[in-house]
Amino acid sequence: MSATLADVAAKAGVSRQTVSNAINTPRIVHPATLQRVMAAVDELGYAPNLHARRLRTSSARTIGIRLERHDDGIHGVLLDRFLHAVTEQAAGLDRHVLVFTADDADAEVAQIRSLSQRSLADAFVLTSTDHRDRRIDALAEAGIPFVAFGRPWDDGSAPHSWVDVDGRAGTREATDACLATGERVAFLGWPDGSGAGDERRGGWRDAMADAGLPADLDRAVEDDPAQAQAAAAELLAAGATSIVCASDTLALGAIGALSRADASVPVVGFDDTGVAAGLGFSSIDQNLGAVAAAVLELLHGEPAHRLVTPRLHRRANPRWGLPAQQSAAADGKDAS
Amino acid sequence: MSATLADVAAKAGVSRQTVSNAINTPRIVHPATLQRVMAAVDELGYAPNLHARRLRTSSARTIGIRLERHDDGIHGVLLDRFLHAVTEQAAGLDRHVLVFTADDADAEVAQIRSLSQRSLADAFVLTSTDHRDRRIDALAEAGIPFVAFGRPWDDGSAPHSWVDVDGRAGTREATDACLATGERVAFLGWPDGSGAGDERRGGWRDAMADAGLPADLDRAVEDDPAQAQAAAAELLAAGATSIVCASDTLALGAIGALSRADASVPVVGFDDTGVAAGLGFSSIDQNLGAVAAAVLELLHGEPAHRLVTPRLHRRANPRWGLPAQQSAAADGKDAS
DNA sequence: CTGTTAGCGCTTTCAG
DNA sequence: CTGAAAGCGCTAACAG
Repeated sequence: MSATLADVAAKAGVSRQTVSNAINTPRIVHPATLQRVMAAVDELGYAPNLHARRLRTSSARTIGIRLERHDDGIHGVLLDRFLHAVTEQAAGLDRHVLVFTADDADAEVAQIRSLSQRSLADAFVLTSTDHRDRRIDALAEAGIPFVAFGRPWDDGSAPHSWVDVDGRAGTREATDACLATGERVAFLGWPDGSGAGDERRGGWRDAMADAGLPADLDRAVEDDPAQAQAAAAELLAAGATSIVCASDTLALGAIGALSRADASVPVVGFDDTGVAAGLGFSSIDQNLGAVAAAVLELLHGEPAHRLVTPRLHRRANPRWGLPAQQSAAADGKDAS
Repeated sequence: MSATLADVAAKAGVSRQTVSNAINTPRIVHPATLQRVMAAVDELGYAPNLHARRLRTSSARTIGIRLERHDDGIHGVLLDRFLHAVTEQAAGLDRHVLVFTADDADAEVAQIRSLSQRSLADAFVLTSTDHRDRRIDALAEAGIPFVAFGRPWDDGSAPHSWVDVDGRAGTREATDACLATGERVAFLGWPDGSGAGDERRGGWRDAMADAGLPADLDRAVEDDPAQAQAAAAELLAAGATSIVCASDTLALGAIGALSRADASVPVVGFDDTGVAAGLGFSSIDQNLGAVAAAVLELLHGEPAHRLVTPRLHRRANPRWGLPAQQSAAADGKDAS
């Protein structure tokens, strides 16, 4: 059906091997021959059969990634963006991405083993790592190349490559930016104990300490807009001049509190999801493109790690939560 | 490195062919032999090299899907869920899913051609189809099997398989449910001209007509919470007893209007995203699992189509947007 | 620089 | 029911 190496060789009047060289190592074939071969390739619309190549070279050049189930929204959006970035950049490195699903960590390891052994994928990316992640030891022991997106939150796991976002740097930058509009920068985060959440709170504390200010306006709730709204209301009542949040979900709640209080102070979210764009508040972009690049870089080679610096995506101000009359003014054709 | 068919054959004291049969056509192998072979397989941890198999059988059993770039959030979440469903169900059919990215429709077609020709994937799923979709004619002409998620919005495109969600049925069900709490069911949707939006509005109109009621509380805005809030405020002022929305984004805006007006009427969104779960309003679930099943079913065979009925996911009431004191009552451990 | 030979691991003939 | 032979399309080695 599709043209093969032999067809091209026949058409160009050379051996199959020369065609192979022309494609894989063009610089070792005579320019004139090369041109003739390439012309034949174009004419026949030839593209190599990758199964044959992979069988021969026993390399899949394919990255396996588990698709997580995410009924929660934001988490899913982030992983989706990350997956997109990995896939896009992998293509530039002549690599493909195969996805799979698994119900739990053990099933994921089983899938990875299977894909690896059947040589469908030869490198893997682990997402949503947690304390004492079983997957890490299992894969390290099996000698399967992988990179974790997420730092090892405990020291017990086997040495491995990982990439993570420097949440501390993110909230620090956001806090510094907020200090321009007032000293009473509040933090709205999650209860202690979640690694990422603690990091984010730490960045706010650091920035306040560096500015010689007390880090006293601090509230912790679950990642839920209703709880966040209540907590934010208290922070406003306590005189907050801005609110740095550990997630866009919390920021959404804070915006709600602003709305009810007819207040207007800057709110900064985390993750820069569609909610932040839609409501127009600033948010910290995890910089998943950079994460993806780092992951691909570490996929082959000795265990190493990278901490990616997120970026504050500044937006003017909440457009929502303002009195309806003002909002109505935006009812025109200015939606972008 | 990994065990091969020959290893298993040697271990079991049979020919390679018998091992192949034991794996692919177990019923034609003598039970005793089969058991011996399987024991060897287990012992060696053998799994067939799929490149060799695919090379030999020239079938990839792999579905290609483009990952779209989605800065908008909701759209991304939906496609992500869909991708998850397809991947999960494909695994049950012994098929894999390969993802790729493309900047536009032409690039996508080029990618598909390439993947198909290099035999990395042999069937494709098209998402986000639109009027006069170039991809459809191109793939149909190239004879590459595919199914579109999204109905052909114009009659000009080549005959092909597609699956879509019956948005009309969704809003109709939602409207019927809302009629239980009051006759003045309003609709908050998008401007005319978007196929899906028109369908959703149509379902509301149908339900109102069937109930012998006027479909007069109807507003159209862009998919933006701020605009939605303003429009919803007007609908409330006009006496709406509930608001059916064309998206969760619009519903989010409506909840904001409720909050400002201290009103409490049912709001129904569309897509059942995390926002609906988080804020606790009802929403129409597109039923992407059923869509995925239909897509896989149509992937091979004559052109055909399926219309999947969405389901109303009922939730008690907006938990957010209520006065802060009430919200604060939910500040306990009841987050799920 | 080009051609020949060999074989990656599997499955499809076709004999036994 | 089992075994032997052939070849899917490609590239690593070597010989010319």
